[in-house]
Amino acid sequence: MTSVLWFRRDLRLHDHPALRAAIDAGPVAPLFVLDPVLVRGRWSSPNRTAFLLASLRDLDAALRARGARLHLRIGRPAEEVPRFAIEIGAGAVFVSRDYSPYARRRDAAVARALEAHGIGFHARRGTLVHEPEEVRGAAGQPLTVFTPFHRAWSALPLRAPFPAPARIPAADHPDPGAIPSPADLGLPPPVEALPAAGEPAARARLQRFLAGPVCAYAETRDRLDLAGTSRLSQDLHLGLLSPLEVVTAARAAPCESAKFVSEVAWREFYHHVLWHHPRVLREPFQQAFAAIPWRRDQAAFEAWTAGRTGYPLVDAAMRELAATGYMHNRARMVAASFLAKDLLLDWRLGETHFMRHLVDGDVANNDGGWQWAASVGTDAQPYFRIFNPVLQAKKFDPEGSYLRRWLPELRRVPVRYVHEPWTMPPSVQAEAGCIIGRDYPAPIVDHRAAREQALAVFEAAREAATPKAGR
DNA sequence: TTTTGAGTTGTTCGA
DNA sequence: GTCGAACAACTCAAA
Repeated sequence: MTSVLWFRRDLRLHDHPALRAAIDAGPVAPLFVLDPVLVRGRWSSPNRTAFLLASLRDLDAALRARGARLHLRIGRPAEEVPRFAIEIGAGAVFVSRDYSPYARRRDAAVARALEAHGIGFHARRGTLVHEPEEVRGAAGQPLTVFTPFHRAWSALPLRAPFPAPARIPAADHPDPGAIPSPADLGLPPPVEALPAAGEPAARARLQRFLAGPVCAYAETRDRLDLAGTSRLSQDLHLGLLSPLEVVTAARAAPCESAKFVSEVAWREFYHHVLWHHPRVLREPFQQAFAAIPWRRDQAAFEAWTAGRTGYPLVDAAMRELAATGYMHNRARMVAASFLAKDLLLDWRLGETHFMRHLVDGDVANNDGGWQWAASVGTDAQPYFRIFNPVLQAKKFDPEGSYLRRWLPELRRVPVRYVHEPWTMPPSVQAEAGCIIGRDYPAPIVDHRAAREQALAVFEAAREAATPKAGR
C-alpha cells in the first residue's frame, strides 16, 4: 500500500516511528505542507520559517540520498493533504503526533477529509519521549506539578531509538513542488546568524554538547557570559532531533547528565499540560489570576521590545532576541519577569513577541515559560518571587560581558557600574561616553516601587478569588 | 477521607 | 559580606 508521510515537526530520518510505519506499509511519498496559518499567523516568525525552509531543503537532500524526495505543497492541510494523497493513490497518511490546540483541530480536519475517501490517518509517537496518556499519577490523573511529573516520567522505560532507514521505497508524484525561499513567500529577511539547519547539523550539535559541555551543564547553564546551554531548542522544536534519542544519548554520556535530562522533561511537562489544558493558550492556568488588571502602556511595551528599559540585563536580552532570534534561558526569565511584574503588562503580549522572533519558538514551552514567569501558571503560588534585574545580572554575568556584548553604549562603562549604570557619577559617565538619558536610558521604572505594586496587585487578585470564611 | 509533605529557576531583611 | 528566615499560608500528590 502506498502511503503519505506527512512531515510536520519531525523533520528527520533517525528514530522516526511514523516513517518506519510508512515504509513497512509499502511505497512512501514524503510530504510537507506550508500552512499559511503557521507562516503568516499571529504567532509566526520569519526567523523560524527561514530555519524551517532551510531544514526542509536538507530533509529533501537526505530523502534523495535514500531514493525518495520531499513533496511540497502550500495551502491549508485539510485541502492539500487529501488532494495529494488521492493524486498519488495512497491508502494511508502517517504522521507524528502534534499536541497544540491548533494542531489538534488541523489533524482532526485532515483525518475527517481523508476518511471520506477511505484513506487512513495514523498518528505515531515521535515528538515527545512519553505520550500525555502515559505519564500519570498514582490515581491515573494528569500531573500539574513538575516534580511528581518528573518522577513519573523518569520511571517509564525507554524504547530503543530506531536507526535511519538505509533506503526509502519511493512513491513519486510528477509534481514535487519547489521549496520556496522566505522571499518567495514575501517574508522579511530573517536574522543573519541562524543556526545551521537540518538534521545533520542538529546531530552534530548534540554530539558536541554531549562530548563535554553537558558535564558542566548544571553549573554553567545559568551563566549568561558562558556557552553553557545545549542550544538544541530549535532542533527539538522542529524534530530535527528525536527527544527520545537525545535522552538516551544523554544518559549514556560519560558524566552526570541528569540536570540536562530534566530540562528535556520540562519540555515534555509543558506539552502535556497544554494537551490536558488547552485553555492555557488563552488564559492563566490559575484562574484566580485571570482578573489581574494588566496596565495598558504602549510606550512601556515598546521600550521593552526595543531593549530600552534602562535595566541592562533586560535590554541586552531583548536586543539579543532581535539580533539573533534567540535568547539565553536565564535572560528569558528576567525579561519576562520584568514585563509582567515591573511593567505590569499582560504576559500574553510578551508571549506573542517571543513567538514572533524566536527560532525555537514553541507554543507549549513558550506559554509554559511565560505563565511561570508571570506567576500565573502551574506553580502553586510563588507570585512574590520577583526577579531583581540588577541582582540577576550581577549573579549570572558578573563581569558584564553579556551586557556589553549586546549594549554597545555600555562597552566603556566600568564593571562596578555596568549592572546599574544610572549610579555612575557624571564624571564617569563622561569618561565612559555613556551619558544616562542621552546614550543609554534611565530606568523606566523603579524596581523597588514596581515590585511593591506588583505584590499588591497579585495579592488583591488572589484575595478577590478566595472565598472569605471556611468554604 | 483526611492528613502530611513538598513545591525549578528569588528577594529582602536583619542578625 | 554572609546566612537563615520570612515571604503567606496555597495547591497538589500520595500515603
